[in-house]
Parts: sequence; structure tokens; C-alpha cells
Amino acid sequence: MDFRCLNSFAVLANQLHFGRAATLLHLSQPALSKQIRKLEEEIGAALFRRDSSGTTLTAAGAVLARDAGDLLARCQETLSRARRAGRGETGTIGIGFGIATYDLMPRVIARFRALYPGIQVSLRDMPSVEQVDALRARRLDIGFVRLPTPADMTVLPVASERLVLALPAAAADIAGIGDLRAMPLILLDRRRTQSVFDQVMALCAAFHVSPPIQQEVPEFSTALALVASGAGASLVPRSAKRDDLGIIYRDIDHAAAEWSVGAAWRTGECEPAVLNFLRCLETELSACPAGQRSHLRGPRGAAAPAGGAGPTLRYQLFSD
Amino acid sequence: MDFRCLNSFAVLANQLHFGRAATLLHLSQPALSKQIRKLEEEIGAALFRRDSSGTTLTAAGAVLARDAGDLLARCQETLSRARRAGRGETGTIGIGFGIATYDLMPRVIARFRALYPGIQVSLRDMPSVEQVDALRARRLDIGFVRLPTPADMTVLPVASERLVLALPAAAADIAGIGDLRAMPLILLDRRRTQSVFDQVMALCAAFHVSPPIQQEVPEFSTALALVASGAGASLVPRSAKRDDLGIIYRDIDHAAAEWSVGAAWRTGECEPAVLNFLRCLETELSACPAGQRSHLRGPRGAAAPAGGAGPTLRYQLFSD
DNA sequence: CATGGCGATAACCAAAAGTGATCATGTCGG
DNA sequence: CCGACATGATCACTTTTGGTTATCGCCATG
Repeated sequence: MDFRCLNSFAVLANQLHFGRAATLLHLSQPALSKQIRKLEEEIGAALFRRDSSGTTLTAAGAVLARDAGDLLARCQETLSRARRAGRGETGTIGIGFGIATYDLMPRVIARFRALYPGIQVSLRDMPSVEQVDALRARRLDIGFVRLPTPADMTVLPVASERLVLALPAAAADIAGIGDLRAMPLILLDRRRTQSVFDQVMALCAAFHVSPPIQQEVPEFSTALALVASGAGASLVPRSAKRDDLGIIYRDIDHAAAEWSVGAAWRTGECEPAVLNFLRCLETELSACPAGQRSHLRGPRGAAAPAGGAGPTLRYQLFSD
Repeated sequence: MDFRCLNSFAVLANQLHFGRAATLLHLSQPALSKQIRKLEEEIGAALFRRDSSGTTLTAAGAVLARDAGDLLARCQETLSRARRAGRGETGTIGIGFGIATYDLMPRVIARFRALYPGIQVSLRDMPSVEQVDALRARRLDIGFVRLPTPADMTVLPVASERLVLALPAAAADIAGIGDLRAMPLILLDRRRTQSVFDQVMALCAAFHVSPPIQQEVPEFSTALALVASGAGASLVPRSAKRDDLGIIYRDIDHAAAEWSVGAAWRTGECEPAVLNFLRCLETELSACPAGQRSHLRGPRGAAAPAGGAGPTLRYQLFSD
């Protein structure tokens, strides 16, 4: 059964006049006659009585007319629901975030929620590596992860700042990582932030030192408290610095001493809801003047278009 | 939106495999691809993700898949309801009956109700002339009326019997209508049985008498009671005769002294429910041996096919 | 590196649906 | 009573659609 025919039938059932109904349907009268005839054949009974005195519904026609409106309405409803979902106005979006949540992310999510109230935002706290797995398995759509990311993800760098060396007041003689020697390093929980751990290890190796890992803590503030207590040194992003603990900070003269976070998604993503979110993120980023963010220098040359994936996203935003 | 495409979509959404789904749908894989593509264009978004790793639903596809099954089911329901109505298995049938209800009619209706429990039978008691009007206005579908009927009705004679002259015991000298002279005639209520009244008048005119109308009564039994009391004569069908009142009955030697009843319907009727009823009536009539019914001699040459109206009804049943 | 599975694409063909012209019939006004 | 009009059916024809087979490109796998 064709919905077109059914609609024509409904109009004709209202008009009870082939000519008028055909005009309303932007159709010629023979075409409408044919459609109705087809429907009648499908049902196996006449739907209209074509008398000299006019066109009237038969009993079967009346039954169908009663149902047709409802059916057509449901059809439209189904269609428009699918369309809304297709425009990314309804649905669910899974967003992951790691330990380092910058203020940008909540702002973006608030903006997205306001713009697309029909999308259920599912926020999940998980380490970068897990996020990448979850993205691959479609348990997540967007991940706020530490950079760099594997090649099958496209990434939009969101923030980046230098790592600084935090030293107890008693260790003022240490000028940089190269001087750490036996000074224990207090780092974040390895299971949660494998990539930071690896990065720090690589950094130490670059300076030809391999300090012992003293403790793995859940947050930077805890690490700094331990540093203040003299338990060891730590590497923290510049923004985590606290001036009230008597800690000594040293800049690190090495390109890899960069703490970068980006939004990652499956390369080639085409779920409209996800694209909408990215658009949202993009505008939020451009609304936030670059000067207020840490300078961006993405490890993998910042966000490349990655095979022209997102059709409408302009990655050039970050060329400044 | 095409129902066909939607169904293909539903199957593909289950199978998640174009080739298999196409086989199930008895069409080739490119055809299915085309159908899905058409649907996707209509919705304005991809419904499936065609990865190297397989075919999966997009968010929009999942939304549509959830609704599609329901919509298709409703569509089938609507269709089959219309089909049932088209076969005359559901709906309403209006049946009229006059003062002369023969036992055949209840039997036919009982049979019809048993055979088509989905049809609501609306029985209405009304005089023949009103029945004919109601039939024309479609307020009635079948009328059990006195014959003859107007030309735009087709009729199936159901019963016919001779009228007899009923005389008070004191009027034994009257041999027939021609002798009535001033003897009052007790007839049925004219408003209810105009045609009988007219017939009797015509009969009197044929015998060159015009007896006064003494009383118009609601039923034959009342008329006979009045005859027995000596109030006048009456004309009643032979079956209405009562032997316990001392009434004298005289046969009437005239062709028009016939009391005929038939089922009438609009010539050219094509409502399946009505045709089903007529079929029912037909079988009931043939089940009842002709001998048990009064001999048929319909005033208008019995039931003529009347323009080949009822396609499957065999009017020849009454050719005996 | 050849192979096989899977969906897209191309070329082609048949069926369907649309169109304008015309017909048949019944109504109505003169 | 007759011609004009209205209405839906029918016809001949064109365009569109949907379907088929053959083939391609891609990727995973042995």
C-alpha cells in the first residue's frame, strides 16, 4: 500500500469530488481515479460509489476513511521523529572526561544542552585510554582526552599548558628534571592517567634520569600537598600551581613538557548529534579568546581535517 | 513515504545485512540499496552506517526502526479492517419490515447474524412506502415490503397469498366483492399500509363498488374481531383467517386479490454486507420448500434480474 | 598477495504513474 | 424537449520509477 494513495483517498473522502480532490492534490483527475482504483483493488472492494448524483463513500470506504487520518498522522509523526533524530535534535550523546576537566567543558555542555534540549547528554568520567576504547566501541561519542590520541580518532585541541616541576622548599638546589636524580616523583594514579605517566617517564628519560615513583595520587592538589610536605617532587600543569604551600616551581625546557587536552571523536563521524556537539564546542572555543586559553601547540600538528570527516566543521578556527 | 520502503527498512534493520535482507524481501541487493537510499533521502539523514566492519543502524535509523514496526502493524490493521468491511463482514445493515412480518424474516436474520456476527443488524418497523423512501435515502438497506415496488428497487418475492373476503355471519348472502354495496369495509390503518389500502380500493373499483370505509384498524386480528361483531366486512390474507369467530370467508376471483411481500433493495446495490444478506435470504428461501410457502405470482413478473445488479445472486431460484 | 564478502554503481529494461484529449452519462435551465 | 454543463471513466502517450544483471572498490583474511 502506498501512503500517497492513502493520502489521496483521505482527501477524496473529505471532498467527495474527484476533480476538486485532484486539484488539491496537485494531480490530474485521471491520475487520482487511477490511485483510488489501485487502492480499491488492493482492498478488494469499492471505496466510493460513483453515482450520477455524486461521489459517496461505501461502507468499506467509510471504515478506511475513519482509520486513514490516524494512520497518516502516525506516519508523519514517525517520519518527523526520524527527521529530528537525523538532524541531531533528539537522541543521546555520550561524553567522556578524564581527571583534567577544564572549565571549558562544562560551559560547552551547558551550551549544548540549551541548544539541543532533546539530546540526553551522558557524561562519564574515565581515563583517556579507556575513553578511546569506549569511542571505538561507540559507548562514547566525544572524549575529552589527553593528547596525543591514536590515529583513528580525530581531535580538536582544547587546551594546552606547560608542565612545571614542583619541588619542596628544601630542594631549591634542583634547577630542572635533569637534577632530580634520587628525588622521588609523585604522580597521578597510573591506572587513571596512563598517558600522563608515560609522558613523564619519557620526559625523565630525555633528561637521562629515572627518579623513583614515590606515590600515585588521585589529583594534582594531593600531589602538591605531598610535595609541600617534602615527600618528593611532582610535575603539574602550570594552572595547578598553588602559591600558599611554599613550593618551588621550575619551568621545563623541553617540548614534551606540554599538557594537552582535546576533544576526540571517531574519524569520519557522521552522527548529526555528535557533529552538532562539535559545532557547539567550536563556537564556544571561538567565543573564548585565545589569550584566555593556554597557548595551543598540539602534539600531532593540532586538529587536522582528518579525511574531510566533519563536513561542516571548520578546523581552521585553531590556526591562530 | 512508501510503505514498501519502510518494510524493507524494517527487515534490513533486523538483518543488518543488505544481501540477506534483499533475499528475504525477494529482491536483488541493488534494489534494496536503492530503496534504503530513497528513504534516507526522504528523511534527510543516513539510516545505516556502511562500514567495512558491517552494516549498523545510525541514531536516526534506530529511532525509525523503533517506530517502523508499530507503524507497519497499524497499517496492516487498517488494511485488513477495510478488507473485512469490503467483504461485508463488519458494518451495519438496516432492515425494515412492515406490519406483515412472515416467519421467514426472523429466520433469515438469525441465520445472517450467525453467519456474520460482525454486522450490526438494525431492524426498523415501518410501512412499505416509508421503507422505500428510507431505502432511497440509504437509511435502510433491505426492506420487507408489500409488492409491487417502484422501479428503482429490485425485489425478491418472499411470500404471496390470496386475499379473502371476511363477512359477518349475518351477511351470508354476499358472495363476493361485487355484492358489498353499502357493507362497510374494515381495513388496516391507511397511514401504515397505504399500498394495501390502494390495492383494496382498486379491487373494489374493479367490481364497480365503493363501500364505505368503516374503520381503520392496526392489525388483521382486530379487523376480524370487528367483522365478527357485525361491524362490516374486511379483506384479509388467507393465512389470517380464524375459524372460531363465525366469520364467513369468500375467495375473490380477481388477479389483483393477491397479498405479496418481498425483500426490496436499491437496484444496483453493491454493498457487500447487503449482498451477503441477500445471499443469506436466498439460501433460506431455497431451504424452505416452495410448497410450504404460498404460491408465488409476483405482480411485476416476480423478481427480474433488474439490470444484472447483484452479481452473484441467482434470481432463477424463483423460476419454479 | 590472492581471495572472498559486501555494498555501491552503471547500464539497461519493464512496469507504473502521470498527462491531455475525449467519451458517456446524467442534470438542469431555457 | 433540447443543448450546455458537470463529472468521472477511458484512451493513447510520455515520463518516472523500480527492478535486474554485471561490475567495481574496499577491506579483512588466509
